[in-house]
Amino acid sequence: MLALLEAELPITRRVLRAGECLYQAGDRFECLHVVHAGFFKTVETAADGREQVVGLHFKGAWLGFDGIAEHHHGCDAVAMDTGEIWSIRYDALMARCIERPALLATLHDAMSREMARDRGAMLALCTLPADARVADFLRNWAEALEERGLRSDQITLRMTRAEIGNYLGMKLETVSRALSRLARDKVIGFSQGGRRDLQIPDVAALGAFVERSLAEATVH
Amino acid sequence: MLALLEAELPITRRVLRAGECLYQAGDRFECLHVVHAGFFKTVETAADGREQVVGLHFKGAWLGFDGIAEHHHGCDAVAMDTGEIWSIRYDALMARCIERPALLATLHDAMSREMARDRGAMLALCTLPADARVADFLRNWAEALEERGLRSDQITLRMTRAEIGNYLGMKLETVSRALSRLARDKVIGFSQGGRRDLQIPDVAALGAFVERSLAEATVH
DNA sequence: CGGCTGGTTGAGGCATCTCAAACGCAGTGG
DNA sequence: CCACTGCGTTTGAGATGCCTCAACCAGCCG
Repeated sequence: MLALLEAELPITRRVLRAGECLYQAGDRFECLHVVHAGFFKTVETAADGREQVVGLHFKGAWLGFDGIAEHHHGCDAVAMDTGEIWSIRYDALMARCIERPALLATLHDAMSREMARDRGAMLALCTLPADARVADFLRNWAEALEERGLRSDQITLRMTRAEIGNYLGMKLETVSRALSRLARDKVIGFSQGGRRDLQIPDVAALGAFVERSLAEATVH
Repeated sequence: MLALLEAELPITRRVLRAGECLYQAGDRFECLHVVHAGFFKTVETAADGREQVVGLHFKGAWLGFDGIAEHHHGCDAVAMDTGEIWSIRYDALMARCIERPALLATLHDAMSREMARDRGAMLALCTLPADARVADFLRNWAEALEERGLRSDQITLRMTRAEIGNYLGMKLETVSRALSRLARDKVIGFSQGGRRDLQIPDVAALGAFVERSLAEATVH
C-alpha cells in the first residue's frame, strides 16, 4: 500500500549492511526513508556522549521524521543486519502529497503511529519492573512480526543483550537474568545452540507474565 | 505564525478549567488542537490501569496527533490550569493544507518536534539518575518558557510532586528529595511561601548539575 | 478549630547496578 | 588439529540508588 503509492515517485534504493548508518545526527535532512527489508535502530546521542536506542524499525517503517523540523537529523539510524531502504526526497514527496491526499494520509498515519509507539515505550519504561519490561519487549516484537505475516513463535534477536538493555533502560546483566527467568517460567525457550534465537510458544503468555509481575508487586 | 495561518480556517475556541479533559483515550478523533493558553498534560493509560504522563504541552503546542492513525485517541489530554484551546477539524485542515503548502510544513514541523521531544525524554529516563533527571526536567521547562519569551528565572510548577514523579519515572518522595538537594546546592531556590514556585537563578547551572551527576557516577 | 491535601524527611528494604569470574563460540594462526 | 584470542553471555556476590512505609509539617477551607 505504501509501496504502491510510491510507485509514482522517484525512489532511491539502497542496500545497507549491518552497522552501516542510513543517516547520522547532524546530517542535512533531505529524504524520508522506508524500510523495505532488514531491521534498523535509531540512536539518540546527548552532547556529553550518553547514547540511547530510541526506536527499532522493521519492514514498512518510515525513518527520518525527526529531521523535518530542524532540517537536520537529530539521531542516527543504523542497520542491524543487511537491509534495503527506499528513500524519497521530502520536497518531492510533499509536492506529490498535495496532488494525492491519500499519500498524505498514509504519511500522517505513519507519523501518528510512531508517536503512539513512543508513548507506549515511555509507559513501559516508567511503570514496569525489569523482568516485565523484557517480556513486554518480546511481546511487542512478536506482535510486530505477526502484523507482517511472519511467524512469531520463533524469533531472532538481532541485538546484543547490551543493546536490548540500552533500549529498555537496564543493564545487560539484568536483561540476561530476565531472559533466564522467562525461560525458567517456560514463557520463552532458548533454541538449541543460539542464545539469540528465542521460542515464543504463546505470545499471550508474555502479556500474562507482565500482569503477573504487576499483581505480585501490589500484593506485597 | 501558527495562528496567522489558522486565521483562514474555521476554528473552535474552548476554555478548559484545571482537571478538565480535552479528549480521552477512546474518543473519536476529529480535531487537532493548539494550546492557546494554559498548560496541558497527556496521559497514557494501560489496559491494566497503569497511568503515565507522557507529555507536557505549553502555548503553541499541538495536541491530538495520536488519534490520526486509528481515528481514535490513544491517551487523555488534561488541562493543568485554566487554558484555552483552538480546535481545527482534521479533514478541513488537510483540505486547506493542500492549497497552502506552508500550512502543511508548519504541521509537519510540529509533529517532527514532538517526536524529537519524546526521544529526548527517553534519553533522560534511561540515562540519568533521579536528581539529574529532575534538574534536566527543570531546565527543559525553563527553556520552554524562554522560547516563548517568558521569564525563566521564576517558574511555577502547576503539578504536584506525584505528577512530576510520574512523568519522570520516579516516586514523589524522590522528586521532593531531589528538589531539596538542588536547593541545597543553590541550583534552584524555593520562593517563600509556596513549594510550587521555584527560582532558577541560572538555567545553565541546571545543565552543569546534570553533567556533574554523571561525572561523579563514572569516577566512582 | 479540625480535616484534608500536598510536601518534607527519616529509616529500612529491595530491585537493579557493579564488579568479577567463567563459559561457549567463532575466527586466527601456529 | 589445536591453542589462543575476543566477544557475547551467564551467573554469583556485594554495593547502592530508589522505593516503601511512616511520621510530621504547612497551607487551605469548611
